[in-house]
Amino acid sequence: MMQTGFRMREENLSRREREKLRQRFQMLAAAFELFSEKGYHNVSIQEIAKRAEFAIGTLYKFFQNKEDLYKALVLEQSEKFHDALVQAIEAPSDEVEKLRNYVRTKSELFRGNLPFIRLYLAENRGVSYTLNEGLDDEVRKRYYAHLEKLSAVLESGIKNKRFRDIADPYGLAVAIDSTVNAFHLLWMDAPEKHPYPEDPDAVLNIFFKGLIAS
Amino acid sequence: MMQTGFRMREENLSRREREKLRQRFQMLAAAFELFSEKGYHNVSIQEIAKRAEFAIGTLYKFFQNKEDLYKALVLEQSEKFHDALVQAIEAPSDEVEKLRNYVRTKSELFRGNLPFIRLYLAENRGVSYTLNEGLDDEVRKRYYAHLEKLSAVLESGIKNKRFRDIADPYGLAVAIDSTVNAFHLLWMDAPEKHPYPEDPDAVLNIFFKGLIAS
Amino acid sequence: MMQTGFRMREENLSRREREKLRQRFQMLAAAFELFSEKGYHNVSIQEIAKRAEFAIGTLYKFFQNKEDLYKALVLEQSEKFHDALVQAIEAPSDEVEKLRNYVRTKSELFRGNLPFIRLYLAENRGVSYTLNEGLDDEVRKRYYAHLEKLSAVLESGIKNKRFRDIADPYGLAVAIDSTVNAFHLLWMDAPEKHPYPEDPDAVLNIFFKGLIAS
Amino acid sequence: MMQTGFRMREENLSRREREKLRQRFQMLAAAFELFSEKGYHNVSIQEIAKRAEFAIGTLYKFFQNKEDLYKALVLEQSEKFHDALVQAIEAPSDEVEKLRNYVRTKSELFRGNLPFIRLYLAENRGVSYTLNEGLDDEVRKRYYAHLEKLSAVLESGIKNKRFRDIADPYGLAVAIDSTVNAFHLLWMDAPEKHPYPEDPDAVLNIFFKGLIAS
DNA sequence: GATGAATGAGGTTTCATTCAT
DNA sequence: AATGAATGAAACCTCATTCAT
Repeated sequence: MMQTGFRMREENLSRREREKLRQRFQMLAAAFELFSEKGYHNVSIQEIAKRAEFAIGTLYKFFQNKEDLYKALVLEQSEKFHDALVQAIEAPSDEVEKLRNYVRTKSELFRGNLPFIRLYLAENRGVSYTLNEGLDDEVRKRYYAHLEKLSAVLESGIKNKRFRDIADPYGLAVAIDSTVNAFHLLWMDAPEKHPYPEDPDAVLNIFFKGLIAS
Repeated sequence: MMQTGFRMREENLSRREREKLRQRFQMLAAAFELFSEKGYHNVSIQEIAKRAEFAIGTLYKFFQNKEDLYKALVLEQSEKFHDALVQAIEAPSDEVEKLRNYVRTKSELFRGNLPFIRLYLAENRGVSYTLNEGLDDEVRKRYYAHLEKLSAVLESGIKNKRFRDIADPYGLAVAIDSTVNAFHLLWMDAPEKHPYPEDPDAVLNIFFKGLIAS
Repeated sequence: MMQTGFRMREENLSRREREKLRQRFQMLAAAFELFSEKGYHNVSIQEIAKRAEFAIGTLYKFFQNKEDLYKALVLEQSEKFHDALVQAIEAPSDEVEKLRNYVRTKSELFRGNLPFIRLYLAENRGVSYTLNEGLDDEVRKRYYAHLEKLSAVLESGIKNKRFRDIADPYGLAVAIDSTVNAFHLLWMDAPEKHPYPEDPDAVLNIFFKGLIAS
Repeated sequence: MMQTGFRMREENLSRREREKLRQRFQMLAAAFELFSEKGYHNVSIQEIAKRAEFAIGTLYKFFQNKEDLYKALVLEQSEKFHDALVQAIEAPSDEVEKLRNYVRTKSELFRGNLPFIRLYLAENRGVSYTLNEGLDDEVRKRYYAHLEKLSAVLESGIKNKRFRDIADPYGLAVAIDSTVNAFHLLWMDAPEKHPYPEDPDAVLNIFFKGLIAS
């Protein structure tokens, strides 16, 4: 079974609860594999149940319907990502190091969760189509939270005179984040053409020096 | 009927061929409207045929199947975008102006084709799912072409001493392009929070001044 | 195929329309047979389609869903009954003869449509359960219409001095109608115990002479 | 919890047996509520178990299956009705009073058990469908018993010269009974149109005076 | 004895595609 | 060439019933 990256926290639970959690995990993992392979709309509940080795009805005990299952899947992964990124920003004390750590962590998340990234991009970038109704709310909230945090790092750096007095720290945060993403997507699409953006400075240097010759 | 932005080039064609082209256009336009409203998977061929005012069978004379129709649709729009962006880069002579014009044009394309952008993002960001099998090839090729062109502009600017001697012009091109996209996506998602990024300099300034205080 | 009693009026229709009507008829007849045999809830659409020798999808072209099919079926039969009963009341000029004719016609309808009677009683006497939401409205309207007509016959008879001056003609109408029904239901349930109530006077005599010895 | 009207006779039973009876009662009451609210086919065993606050398995200890539960329910109610009606007929000594009391009791039963009446009519009028296979036998037997009792009252009245010498006392019994039912059904269907048939004489008077002017 | 998690057959309905007209 | 009626596989989901604990 492929690396799915789902976490199970099993501490302090009764045997029954642990069992439930393990089942839920099996289902999410099976669904994730299939969705990753074929995309949400090309996977049937039957298939998921069979791969997870549960009866259909059991699956429906855990998730109201296919969409619910999908949302749970994305939400749990997205939470994992979120936590890692928040942690990455907050751990170091130095602003430059915070940025570097953010980029480095994002890089690791990309590399370590390729199937999920593909799945998420495949099904979710859209706004307001059936599937994303309530899902995006949560994911977007987290995205905005990252941007705010990044932005705050920049502002703090400006105040500390670590950074030049830039006009629009939020805009720069957006730029840095989207650039990291873009680098990784290029790598994903055509790894032979675009090297894996391993070194966080490879991205950050773009922003460290201004473009215009003065 | 909503503005769909499909073009018809009818020069040098027989009456019969022109008629065919017009029919094809009707079908694409109808499909586009419906896909935009509801997403690919929530639109039936029946619906498209009815909206286009053709018989289902006629539709199948023009497109092998639903997927084919969708791909044709995206491809034609993408070609329109591509042409506009290439033109935007090539028209001005000055490198800074080329960048500005690229950003400005992309902005106009976003604003003027919101339904399509949403549709495209909703259905296509994914790699290698059924729907995108052959589609992405073409779209990606065009994306890479833009990046190359942008990159060439930067290199030329460096040679002309208009720009500082940056290490990775291709990377900067990626950064600029993805940042423009990110700004527009934020605006699309939450226009009340993120103002429409009208002024091309708003984006470019981020790259015009380096971050680190020296 | 059992006698279903569905009517087709095919005059003045194009070949296509006649064909459609015949198909619809086939479907209703098949559904009717099955519903009669097993009751609404024990018949699947698959079964109906197979018995009618159509594809499921074709069936859904004619009826929105199973319930719709059922309602159409009941409504068409009920209309047939209604027309016959109205005609029965209105044809004779004499009031006593009107009553006799009503009873006689109801008797014929019962005898000639036993499967439908059973089906209708099985599925429809209830008030406001899913199935009857809009159906009862129409059927009840017709039932009330009969009662009114019967009642009017009684009033007219009173005015003509054909009948004694009874206090509550509407109540008597209800009594006569429900008694006819009850006689037939008893016969249906246990024909060996309750003879077929052929002679209209057998019912009417009950009401022709008062009970109390004066 | 709504008034369900289930009775428990607990005399002369061991503690264990009394407990069992109470459990059975709980289950029937819960099932009755739900069936009344939504109809047999729209209620699941799961729902009943939850409402009754028993495990599904426990429920299956008491009733072989869903149908069995339903039949028990109807049978017990029907028995209650039967007993009340028999008692109503037998209590008074005078024949007219017996009739009056019968009508009055039936009226009370209708009014006091509307949900059940609806449920019964909704699911049971049909003959010989799965649901009623063995059920109707019992219910019908009781119905016939009432008719016989009513009929006997009429015959006795004739012998006593309380009633005119009518030809078909059994038919009259059927007529009276079905008319009482019809009055109540009309009231149930459209109370604003048909007043509650409270006064037993309102029904009986119809039969007390003959229709034809002599 | 009581439990309720697990089952999976079977329900209704949709819709891409075909092909006779 | 154009049509659109007909198809039926396959989708999602429910729920009566079983049986290991």
